[in-house]
Amino acid sequence: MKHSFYDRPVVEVARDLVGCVLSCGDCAGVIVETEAYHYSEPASHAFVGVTPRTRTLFGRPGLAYVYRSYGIHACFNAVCEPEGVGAAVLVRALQPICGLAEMRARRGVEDVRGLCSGPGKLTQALGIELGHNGLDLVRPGPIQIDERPAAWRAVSLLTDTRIGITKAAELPWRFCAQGSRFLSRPVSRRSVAA
DNA sequence: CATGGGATTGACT
DNA sequence: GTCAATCCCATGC
Repeated sequence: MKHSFYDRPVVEVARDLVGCVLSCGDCAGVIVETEAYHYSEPASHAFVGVTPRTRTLFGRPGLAYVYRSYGIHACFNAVCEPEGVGAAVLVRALQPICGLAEMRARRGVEDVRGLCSGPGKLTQALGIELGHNGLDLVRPGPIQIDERPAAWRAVSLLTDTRIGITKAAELPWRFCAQGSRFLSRPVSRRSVAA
């Protein structure tokens, strides 16, 4: 994906990333669920400004922001908007397409639907770790995001409220591929076409 | 320097 | 449905 793809409003990028392919090494999956985070709202890590933790979030669009969640899991984001803004898209779920055996080995799970159906699960399945924080997704490297395969070009999206947050919980900044069986959680009845 | 709280998951009732 | 695991780091004294 090009630099300019990420240098746009984060909600637009979150929507457009659904259907794209996230790969790390020999493993890959179609992104079926994303969430947008922006410095202006308190659910975003960038809300507190530039700190050692959030430095990457304020970097160039197209950087990977990887952070540790609950002391246990790694979560993967793509930095968006112009450098210095502080915004990113959290990738929450994938439909696995390549490297299934490696994913199963890393996850210790057989069911395909259990491999990448959550932000902590997909990083474990793909081997994404904290050391990948700050990697440039736009340049050649272990982690890539590629445009939608033909079958996903016209994917229908649903928008919903974000999961697992207590602040700014009302914003409809979660985006899901309609009908996907690989989501981290089903969409709520309140979800609407995006 | 001490404290508290997660953008989660999996095991258990 | 409930709950513990586990650790980084932002905050406040």
